[in-house]
Amino acid sequence: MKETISLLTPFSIERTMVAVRGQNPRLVLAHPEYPVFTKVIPAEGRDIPVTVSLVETSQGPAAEVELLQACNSKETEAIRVYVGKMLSNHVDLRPFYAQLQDEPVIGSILPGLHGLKILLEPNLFQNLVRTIIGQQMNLSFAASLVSRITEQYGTPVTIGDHTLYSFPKPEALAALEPDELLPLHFSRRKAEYITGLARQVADGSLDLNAMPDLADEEIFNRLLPIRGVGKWTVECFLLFSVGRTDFFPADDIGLKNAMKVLWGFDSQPASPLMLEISRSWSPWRSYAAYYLWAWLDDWKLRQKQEKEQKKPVRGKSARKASEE
DNA sequence: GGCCAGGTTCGCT
DNA sequence: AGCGAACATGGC
Repeated sequence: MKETISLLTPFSIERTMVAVRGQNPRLVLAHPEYPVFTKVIPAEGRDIPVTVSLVETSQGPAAEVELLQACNSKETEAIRVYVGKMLSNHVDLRPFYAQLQDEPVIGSILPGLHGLKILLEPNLFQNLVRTIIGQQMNLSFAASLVSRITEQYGTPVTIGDHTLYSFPKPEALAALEPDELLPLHFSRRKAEYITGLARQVADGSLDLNAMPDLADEEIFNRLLPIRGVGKWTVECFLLFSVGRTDFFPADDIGLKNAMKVLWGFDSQPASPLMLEISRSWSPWRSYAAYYLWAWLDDWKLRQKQEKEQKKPVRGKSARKASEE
């Protein structure tokens, strides 16, 4: 059973996926021509496995969602909503471009990133756990921890000859002693953070579903007291799960670097200055930040390529190249 | 082999 | 309030 969701343009599949691959180096796409990813989506209390393919159709870009289990109409609708949110299909980039294109500095980077959208993780609990796992870890190690905890404690869903797993429910992780995560190569501290968070969600003392209706400041007030949740983690939550479009994480190191290079500052700009500069980008400050991050990644790549071109080929890399 | 990674907490001035 | 160490593992 296939559902098609047409994507609000501008939407660049290529640009959006390049940015996502940067965040998740282990993301393996099942199809070489266009992005396909498999997900188990919670819908109406059931975990439903789907594949999502991003394709260009004659009607424009679209997400083709293949339901790998039979679904009733309510479940199907819940999946459409989830995937739509995942792809930020409720966000129209045109007013963002219209407002920022004439800005002196940031306006110049918009054309090269045209159609870049933020991919969201609509499952709030999953986002928090993943972000906690990702703290101060190299990205590929973090990804392997996520897959271990998913395969161990997620709900298995069998499709033909292979098994997919939903992300573990708060209840499943709440039932664990932190020690039980040590064999999966979690640090004891991180294991405590995750089981502690899961317990608060499972026993109802932390209502994540209420978060999107609260003001940013109130979300900070509720999440920061949780052990293992600091400022950075809440910022990731707001930007990449709740989907706030007007939040500027002015203390982020990547943004500081991007603004240093783009604005030509001698050193990293201080956060108050960054907030001052970003003020006129409201209500699009999240997208402004995301575009600055993406621009910096591109810039770093260009720098690296230039360096390699200048360098004469010799030594280890020459040997490697000739072996191939 | 050592250093450090998109962070957070804890203990010490 | 502000600073530094510890946390576990893998990649360079």
